[in-house]
Amino acid sequence: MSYDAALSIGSFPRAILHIDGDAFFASCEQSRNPALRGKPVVTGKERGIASSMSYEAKACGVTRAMPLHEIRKRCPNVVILPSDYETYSLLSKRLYAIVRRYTPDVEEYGIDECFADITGLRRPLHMSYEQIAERIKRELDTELGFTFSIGLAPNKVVAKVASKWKKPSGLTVIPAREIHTFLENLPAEKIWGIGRHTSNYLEKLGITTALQFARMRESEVRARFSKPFYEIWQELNGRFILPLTLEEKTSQASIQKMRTFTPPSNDKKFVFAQLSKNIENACIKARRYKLAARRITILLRTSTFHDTAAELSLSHGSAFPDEIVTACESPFNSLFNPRVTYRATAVILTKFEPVLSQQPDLFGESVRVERLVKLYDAVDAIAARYGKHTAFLGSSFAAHAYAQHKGDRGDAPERKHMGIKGETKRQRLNIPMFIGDVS
DNA sequence: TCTGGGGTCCTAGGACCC
DNA sequence: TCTGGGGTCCTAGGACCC
Repeated sequence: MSYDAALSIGSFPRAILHIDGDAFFASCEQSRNPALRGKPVVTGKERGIASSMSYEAKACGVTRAMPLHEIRKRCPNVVILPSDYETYSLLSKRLYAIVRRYTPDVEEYGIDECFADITGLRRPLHMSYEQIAERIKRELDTELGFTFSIGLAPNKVVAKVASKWKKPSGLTVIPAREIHTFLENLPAEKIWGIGRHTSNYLEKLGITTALQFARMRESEVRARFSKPFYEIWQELNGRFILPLTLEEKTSQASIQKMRTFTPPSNDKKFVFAQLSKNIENACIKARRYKLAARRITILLRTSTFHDTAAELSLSHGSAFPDEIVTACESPFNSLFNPRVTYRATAVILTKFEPVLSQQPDLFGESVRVERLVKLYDAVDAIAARYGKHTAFLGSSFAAHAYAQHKGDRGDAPERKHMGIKGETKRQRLNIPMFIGDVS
């Protein structure tokens, strides 16, 4: 969209809400298990660091990404739980549904937050925008069993500022005329969309607060910054520029799987096994969405956090780890440097096509692909019954062994719902499946 | 913040064509 | 061999988000 078109959208005032769950994951756990209410609760056990902390835990000084041993030291009565994304997603859906009682114009921005456009609802509801926001908040708080913070403003960027203004359980209204008051002491990097890099650049220009940024001359902003920052600047000055994305996301542009291992390693077989396992995981997800990737990116991260990557294209879309692992062997070999130690590998699948449109060009190809389809239908069925990675590629063996040794429960939530728990059963069921030449 | 994992969007610049 | 101008498509990489 051109700038001019965007400006014309901003010609009438809007009432935009940003609704944000307070300590969402920890709150979900407290809501589900009332015995946890009032207690310090931390999620992220499976990662070894905090991903969400209840306000009671924050009061002990627990911060995001804090290691668990540190947390226990600061907060001896803390309850540490593994993340359960299924439950959080369900509560997330209920959040959206409650907001949709008022307007269909809801953007599901994240698992714990959304935007809503309530413009024009004052008359039909006989309430002010603030009263509507209050009512939504009350319904969320009571029906979900924990609190939300809401911002009401003329656009998304300012609504974000507003919802963060008072937490937890805040309701902050920022009318267009008062925006600058709220920006005065707000560091520029606190603005949604302004990250570390841009705030450093702003600092060089002598700009540290959001208000200083908002007061820059328009011509200077357009000359110095790219489009996203110009849009933010416009919204900080009260215009409505960024539309809500209402469409449900049905497909995705990429699937990425990354895993860190400690200590870093320069064992080529081991590192390749890590990559191979990531490829298996990425393919599982791709098959679940009925997608086949034509482009594969592999990435090695060194112990000094230096990333090297290689890309390859496939002649047809694939979601089969056999094919992809084989195709990745040679790029991996050229990427891998035995004098360097690595701490993580990743694979990124892109250029998706729907599985159905796969049209292998050769007859022999199609027979081979058909076998793979059947094989992975069986693998997915086994996974559905006994748990993910019950069967896996021989090339991934070292990585699976490592994960068991480390007690990596990265996939635990899914397994839990399948009635399989613990390591012993899993070990018993772990049948390495060596798939070499299937044709 | 001594650094986990999964995404999206934007832009510059090269390849290629007329 | 050098000279014009303009368009589209694609990719690499940066920046940011939760």
